[in-house]
Amino acid sequence: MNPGRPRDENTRRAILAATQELVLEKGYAQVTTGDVAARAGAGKQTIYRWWPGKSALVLDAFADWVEQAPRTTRRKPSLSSTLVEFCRAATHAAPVLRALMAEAQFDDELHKRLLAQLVRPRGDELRACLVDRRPADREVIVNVLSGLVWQRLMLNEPLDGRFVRYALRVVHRI
Amino acid sequence: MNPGRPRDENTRRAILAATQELVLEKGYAQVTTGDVAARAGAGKQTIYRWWPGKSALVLDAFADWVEQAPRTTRRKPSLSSTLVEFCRAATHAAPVLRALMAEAQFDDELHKRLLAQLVRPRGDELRACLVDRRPADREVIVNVLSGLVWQRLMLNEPLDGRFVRYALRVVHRI
DNA sequence: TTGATTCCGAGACTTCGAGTCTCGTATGCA
DNA sequence: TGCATACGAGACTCGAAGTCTCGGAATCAA
Repeated sequence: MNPGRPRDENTRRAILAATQELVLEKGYAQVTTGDVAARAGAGKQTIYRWWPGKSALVLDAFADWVEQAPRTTRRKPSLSSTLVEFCRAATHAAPVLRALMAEAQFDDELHKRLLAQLVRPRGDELRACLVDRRPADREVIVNVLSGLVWQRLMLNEPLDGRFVRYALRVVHRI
Repeated sequence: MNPGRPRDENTRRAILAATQELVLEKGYAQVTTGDVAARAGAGKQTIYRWWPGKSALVLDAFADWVEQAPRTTRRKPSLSSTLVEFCRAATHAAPVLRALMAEAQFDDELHKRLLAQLVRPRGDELRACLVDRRPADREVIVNVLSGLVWQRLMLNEPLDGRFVRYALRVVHRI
């Protein structure tokens, strides 16, 4: 076993929870690592020992949150229902997603992790709904949908039922 | 006439030029207002007197630059050539566009101006290439193309000839 | 039990950039 | 000749990121 005191799992969870709470309460830009440490009853150093900075911390906090989100359990979920669930979750987390994508433009490491932990998995979910399409079409549709969604997010336009119907109509014509 | 010393037009241009140079040299995040003032031979206060902050300054500096970009002069430019020119310019300015869109996620005023000065005009250019399409289709195509382009930008993927061909193939099927 | 090692909370500290304030000076209008 | 406003310069405040240090706690190995 490694010598020394092991990492405190409760503290880790407390920090991630505090991060989630504060970001949802005040918005990404208004949260400082000092705030998080205070809310979590932890020291700032404990945060910087395990995360390279605020952006990585927030990504972890919400990647965690996305993992715990309810999943469709069906073998082959419909594109429609997946897109609805997709937009519902994205709407709820929109400010966080926008902030993370924005930060990622200045931070290569975050950019990589954002792709691997959020962008790609969601693309895979969509892809799984398109097994009856030609493989080339699948990629086109995933690209177009993902482009539409991120554009709506960054332009701060609603990802509501109207958008879902619109997006499905577009897909139907590809 | 308004009383008092008038605004110095040379200083204004020097500040915008210095901003362009520095942002292209060092990247958005590495440029400070102090740098710009020093390069322009101006005082920081002169910057803050005329611009609300760094992001607005950079947008002005490059909106200006975009205005001066070569324009297609044909009455009805082809979608293909417009998209090529579009991607060429976007590739050149990609780091700036990414940074501005990122900043806009934290700054409502910048967000509005970015839409009005960069996003919408480019959408209008595309729309002008689609006069022979049904109006509803026009909007769909503009949305899809714009979504694809911004997604490529934010995901730091190339806007090269391969992308243009891909995008045109998508449009062709709508 | 003891010592080595690593973690912990706490808080002082450094660094850096945004934005403000002030001063002496310059430029235009009436 | 005033008045109003702009200018360059630079000191200044403010806030957040990240570092450093300390006394204390948890774990392992001898």
